Amino acid sequence: MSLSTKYSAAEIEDKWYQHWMEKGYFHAKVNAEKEPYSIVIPPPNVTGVLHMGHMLNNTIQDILIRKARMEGKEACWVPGTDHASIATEAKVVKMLREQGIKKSDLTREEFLAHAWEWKEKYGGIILEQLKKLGASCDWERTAFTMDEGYHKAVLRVFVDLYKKGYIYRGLRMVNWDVEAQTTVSNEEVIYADQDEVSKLYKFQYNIKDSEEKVVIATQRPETIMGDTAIAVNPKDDRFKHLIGHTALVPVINREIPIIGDDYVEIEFGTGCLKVTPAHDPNDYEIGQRHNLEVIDTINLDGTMNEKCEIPAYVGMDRFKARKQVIRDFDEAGYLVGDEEFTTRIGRSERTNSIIEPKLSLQWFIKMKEISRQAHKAVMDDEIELLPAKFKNTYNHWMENVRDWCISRQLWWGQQIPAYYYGSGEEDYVVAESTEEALTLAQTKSGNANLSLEDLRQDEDVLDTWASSWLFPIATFNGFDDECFDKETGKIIKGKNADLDYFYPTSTLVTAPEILFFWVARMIIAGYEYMDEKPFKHVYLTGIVRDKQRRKMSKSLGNSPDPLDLIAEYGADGVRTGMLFSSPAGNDLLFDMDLVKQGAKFSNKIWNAFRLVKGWEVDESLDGTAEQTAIDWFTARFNQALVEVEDQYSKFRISDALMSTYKLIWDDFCSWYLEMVKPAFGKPIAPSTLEATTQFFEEIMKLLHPFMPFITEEIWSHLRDREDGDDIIITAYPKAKSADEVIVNQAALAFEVISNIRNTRSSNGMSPKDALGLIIKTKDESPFKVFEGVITKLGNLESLSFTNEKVEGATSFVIKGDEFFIPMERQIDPEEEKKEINGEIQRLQGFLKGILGKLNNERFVSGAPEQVVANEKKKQADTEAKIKVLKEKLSNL
RNA sequence: GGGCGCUUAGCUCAGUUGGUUCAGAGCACCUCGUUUACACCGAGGGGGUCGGGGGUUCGAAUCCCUCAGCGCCCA
Repeated sequence: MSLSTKYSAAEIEDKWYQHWMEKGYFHAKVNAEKEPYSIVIPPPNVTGVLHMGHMLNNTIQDILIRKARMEGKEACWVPGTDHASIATEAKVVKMLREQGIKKSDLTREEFLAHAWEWKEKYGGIILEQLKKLGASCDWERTAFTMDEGYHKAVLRVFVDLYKKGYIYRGLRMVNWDVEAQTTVSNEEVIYADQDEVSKLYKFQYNIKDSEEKVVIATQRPETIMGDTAIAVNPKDDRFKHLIGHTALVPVINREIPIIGDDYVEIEFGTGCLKVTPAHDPNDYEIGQRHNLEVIDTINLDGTMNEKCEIPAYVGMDRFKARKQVIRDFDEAGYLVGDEEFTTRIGRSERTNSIIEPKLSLQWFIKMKEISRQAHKAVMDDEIELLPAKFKNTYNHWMENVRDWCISRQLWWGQQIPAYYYGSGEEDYVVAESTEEALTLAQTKSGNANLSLEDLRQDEDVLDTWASSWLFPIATFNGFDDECFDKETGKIIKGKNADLDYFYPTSTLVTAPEILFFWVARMIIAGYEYMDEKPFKHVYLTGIVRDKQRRKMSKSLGNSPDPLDLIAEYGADGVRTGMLFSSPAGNDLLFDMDLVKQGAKFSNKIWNAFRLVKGWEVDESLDGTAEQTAIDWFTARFNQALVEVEDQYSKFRISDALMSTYKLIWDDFCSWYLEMVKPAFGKPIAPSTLEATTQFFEEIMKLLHPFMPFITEEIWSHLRDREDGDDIIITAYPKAKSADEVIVNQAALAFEVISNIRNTRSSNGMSPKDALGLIIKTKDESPFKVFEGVITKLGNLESLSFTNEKVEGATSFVIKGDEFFIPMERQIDPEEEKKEINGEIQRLQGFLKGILGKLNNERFVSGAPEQVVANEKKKQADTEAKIKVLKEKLSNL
């Protein structure tokens, strides 16, 4: 077999993914013999494409799943996509517009047909991309939040919560996008980076039965006709006497009360606030407190309506009306001035039109009671957030939880299963099907003649999160008829084997920005329907940013295409590159150099493999010389395994990778392979080759979760394998206790070797120049054990021991031992003296610090024994070394 | 405005309850090297007093106060 010196990922990765799929390794099913380990994917938007955030997220999930699988657990990773109503609808609208079709020209059915067509065409691309990354999802379980079963689950939950009294309709100030004719969530309202300059206009209002006037400041004069009060701060001496009086709205002369409210800032504007509950969230709050009337003067399309009482404005756009009001009211003598001020203006992310705050009737879920258990579970660490700092954030949010507005004025999504049969506000029923709705409506209305034609389903769809919050349950079909008890509104145990086995899932890996939108709500749903948490650990990843700390985004164009990266550096390279720098909860500053480092690592491993593969065996060799190396690496491997295991247990995935990386690169390649490597053209002992092959297998297992492809490739070449002997399903190594003695001896030997190399390098000698080493020590044993290793890696021609100082040699000191290297070339004694003196000085300073502690009575009596003992040990070591150095000095 | 968090080598970050030579890692950097596994490499090396100030303590990167700067979430 001829092997290239360069590892080529591209050829290998597709082959293995294909193989794993054919073997069905990713599929998980109920298996009483095995412990379940399950993860549900944070479902990406169905129309999305893979971005760097997904790469990080899914790499981590894949690592956890692959490790669990190797540990003999039944590892189930459920993939899926989210219908993402807002984002998807926006995309479809845009696509249609490009084809010259306006959404407003389509019926709901026509629009949805287009949307589904789009979904069929582009949906799921992202899942195909995940395969390139190596994601070992159970594709047979792929879910979509608008699958038939899932859809039914969402409606069922809506109906159930309604029956339980958690769902109600209420007025709410929403962000209204007049162009798209829809409410938009707060997240979709964007503000310019810098405050914008706007104008504050001052108008005077007459006061009934008084000569006094009150001057207010507003940036929205067009809403004046919707005023229902004037508010002043009760502490404001200038105006508090006005409280209780009646003011007159300019021009239309409607009477409104003057009220006192703490909300009013004395310093801002004129200190008097016009209150327009229909058009400002804060005013709405004030209105609630004072039972004010709500007069809505603006239509859904942003034009003025007849409630403004001035016919000339009706039908006029709100911004045109603003100018007109300013002009007209000025002429009428009400405008008394204006001033500039800076403000933040919210615009719709989708249409860029200025958001209109608007009161509207929406569907809500009452959160206080239903979230109680979910709150407690995290506070009690029944569910652990990682990193733990998010526990505080979670607590704060849950303590102040607000009702959840779940209706959205969109078409793409789960249409709300509420059916209206009359014009009264209460003339509706909630049901899973139209048939049921009809029966209910007939009963509620007392009209047995109602027919399906009389029912009108609510136009709105549900917030996307009102689907995805069921993900850990619904993907296992938990809301199916067989297991959902409509009477109690609970899922019955023992009716759904998958659910019973895989729920609760093990770990959730997601981004902190959806901690509340998604994670908290899944926990709520979990306790509400399963009486059980949905997952044990929540691993919150950071945001992927570029080197300038900017969030990677399409619009900035600063995100590399993940598929290009994979094509160039291999999925293994990209996976490790991302992970080299991503502690949980911290943002990841993506750096191409790290991906290159990952690809280099692949190459390093590949070449180590080439080396081992190239060795010729000589059956007559017994391999005694390599036994020390084998013993040492065995110990070192077990040590590293314990370390990695500990890191996994703390979800310190980056650290686990780094430990593995160093074990392979430094310990295995740089030390172990160099120790056992036969001289060029020489054969190796069969036992040594076998040990080395086993080590190679073990480190490949350790690495497999991180770099699945190259490890599988090398695994397949290390030995002749039976069909099905694949690393992906091989048992993960179990840590055994490590021989610490040999590890410490090795550390000492390595230090000696480093010093020998250093001596050579600082004397301008070539590594090829063989040297002699004479050791003056009280304890020869470690050097005896590692004699062969030191000789080989230090390139020594001789190694011996002495009790005397050696003349005509350069030397170095480790602990209390001195090492002599006879040198023919003359050493400059002055230079040497200077160096030794410097070293002695440094050590004496160090010693002084130690003695300072030890001579301090309060330290000796106050500090723990262990600490004092350590200080004493440090003292002894340092004194020994100083002594040796001083002798050395006097011999010069 | 409310809440949470951050500031340790050029960069990205570790540093668990204050005390194992604790000031670390990876990358980057510098010097040397075409030693047949790998130049996507090897050997060696330099670099920070832990944002500033004050305090608690025998002892602080680690606890407290304060100042400065930065970030995130919610309104």
